[in-house]
Amino acid sequence: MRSVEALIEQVRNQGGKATSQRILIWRALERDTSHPTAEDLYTRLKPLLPSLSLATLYNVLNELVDWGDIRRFDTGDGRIHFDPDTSGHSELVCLRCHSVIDTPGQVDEPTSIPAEIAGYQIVSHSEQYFGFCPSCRQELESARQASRVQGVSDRAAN
Amino acid sequence: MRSVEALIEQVRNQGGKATSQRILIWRALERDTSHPTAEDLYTRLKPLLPSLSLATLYNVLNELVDWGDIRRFDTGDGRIHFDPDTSGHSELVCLRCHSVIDTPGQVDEPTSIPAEIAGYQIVSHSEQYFGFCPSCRQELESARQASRVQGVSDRAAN
DNA sequence: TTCTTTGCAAATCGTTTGCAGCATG
DNA sequence: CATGCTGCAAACGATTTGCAAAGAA
Repeated sequence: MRSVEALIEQVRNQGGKATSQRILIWRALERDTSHPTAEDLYTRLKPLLPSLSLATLYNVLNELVDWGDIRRFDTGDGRIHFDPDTSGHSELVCLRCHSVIDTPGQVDEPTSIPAEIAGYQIVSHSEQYFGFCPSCRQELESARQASRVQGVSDRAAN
Repeated sequence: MRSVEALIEQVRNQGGKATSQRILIWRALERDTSHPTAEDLYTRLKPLLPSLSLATLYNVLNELVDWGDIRRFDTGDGRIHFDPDTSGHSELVCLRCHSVIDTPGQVDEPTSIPAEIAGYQIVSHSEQYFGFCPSCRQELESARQASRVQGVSDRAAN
């Protein structure tokens, strides 16, 4: 995830507003390695900003996902988990209790699955790259040009 | 995913039954690289077995996930996608249209994220290992021993 | 026959949405 | 002050569940 400062710039460049809710949520995500769900964050932040609503939290989280600043993933427990660490690490997910932890140390054998990591009995492996497919890239580019014609500021858009 | 034959053995060893529904679903998943949702499979299989219900499909899919034979993951579209290929490959997921494809060719740089793969503009990366955490392993082992005392067959219980 | 699994339909619950009021730029 | 964002509550929809009937072993 980018810094809070960079996110403020992002949102302003898009004609958006750096509200207290957004900033609170962004700060909460910085250095968060607990892979929280929306509920988890809500429970944690509600006392700090009692007027905060779950819907706003979802809005802000989804926005960060769209920007590629956080990543959503499924542990099998039926809720979406979020992770602000978007590069260079892997997770260990339990198929039974659905807990997640970051893989301690390094796992650098991309071609074979280790039978065990950090006491976990490993049964399957997954790797994903998130981004924009060729046709979406094209559509995003068209939209960007269209708004430029209208005179809307789009410097450093994404 | 293991072969249909191995799955039949698995289910029988657990005192379960190799029903036509299970076998149909297992066959459908063999060599499926389309990352289908439950609905996708339902649409595909309903004509082949008109009595099939979505609930049964979910039951069978969840069972395969618990066994580690298929993997569930989230593309951001709000449904769960399933993949019977549980090792040695990665996926490209579009943050905008939520499409998924298997990464063509090889991506063998685990420490840096490429800016582009197969025309996709990459913004984040994720890697997961699924299995059983130390405490769940222990509980599973206890359960296994308990059923052994009761005389229930548990040969080769995974 | 016995016991697991199925199919149906209803229930669940995480997430999204519509809209009036509020706060940011 | 213009507009984007929030908070509320209602809507949504994918997945799960309860139970009687069906069909493997």
